[in-house]
Amino acid sequence: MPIASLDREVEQRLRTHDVRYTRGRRTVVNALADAAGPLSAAELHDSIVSSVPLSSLYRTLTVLEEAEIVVPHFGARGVTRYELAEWIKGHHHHFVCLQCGAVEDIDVPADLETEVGAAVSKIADLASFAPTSHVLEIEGRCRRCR
Amino acid sequence: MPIASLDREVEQRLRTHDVRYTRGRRTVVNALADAAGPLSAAELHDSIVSSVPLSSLYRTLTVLEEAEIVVPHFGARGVTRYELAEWIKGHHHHFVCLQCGAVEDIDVPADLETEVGAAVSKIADLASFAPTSHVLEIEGRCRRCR
DNA sequence: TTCCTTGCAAACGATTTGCATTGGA
DNA sequence: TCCAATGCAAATCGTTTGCAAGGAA
Repeated sequence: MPIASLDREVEQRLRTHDVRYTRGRRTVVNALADAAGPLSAAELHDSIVSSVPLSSLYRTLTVLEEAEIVVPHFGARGVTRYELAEWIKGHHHHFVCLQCGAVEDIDVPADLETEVGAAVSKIADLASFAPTSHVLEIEGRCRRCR
Repeated sequence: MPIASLDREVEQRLRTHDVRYTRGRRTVVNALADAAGPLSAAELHDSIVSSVPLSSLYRTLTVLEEAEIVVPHFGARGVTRYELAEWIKGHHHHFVCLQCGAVEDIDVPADLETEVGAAVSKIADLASFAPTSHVLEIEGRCRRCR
């Protein structure tokens, strides 16, 4: 999604939550739109939006999560990372580096995703769960750690 | 795996790491063997091995992880849970309650697991990763939260 | 003006660590 | 005996919150 229309959609969605789409929030949303994978507050702070103090970053991420603009990711020890919600960036999966903990997005072609989805529903049926979503993480070593 | 042979295997494995299989460590391993899903240090402390102080529990879990007897699970906000490694309890997946964060094991029949594995390899190929494993989490509401 | 938002510092919860003591081979 | 293991308290790390100041409608 181009930044312009992303910003428009996000602003609209935030308005229904009675929150403003301020400069700091824009910066975070745009940083996440550019990212190759979920980012933690510290990662956002260190490399991207260091002008915004950590505490504000956390508050921003909380607001964005409540408005369902971002979703949290807990796949690595001790840190919560955030990425844009699926309605913005589409359904995808993650590659997690077992060595350094980095997380990278993987876009899965529709036919493969159908396979995954079919397996998930069958599994959920067997366990009598009503699944609302699924998370598939592929673990290994990232390029840098190899 | 029956507790007796589990204990024997764990003891043996710990010996190769030059660590003892003490009472406290036995208690944790047996608690995890009985659990319906991964448990955090706090959960172990509160409901199962409250005689063991938290700091020792953390140390025990670290030792067991280094010996690859337990593996960590990061699927819920802010807590690390542990479960017995796959060579002990077999490959399985998790159901994660989006409401309360509880995590429950799901055993997947071999044919379904084959489907999942096949999809994972295809996805990893496309992204040119060498996967060492995969994690599939099915999200929804648990029985208690429904 | 009226709230929402921000920055800073203090508070918090999960986890780790230093140090003296205990315990097992 | 000797070194690993434990318990307690203090320290650390990621995250949250109180409060006063700043900013947009």
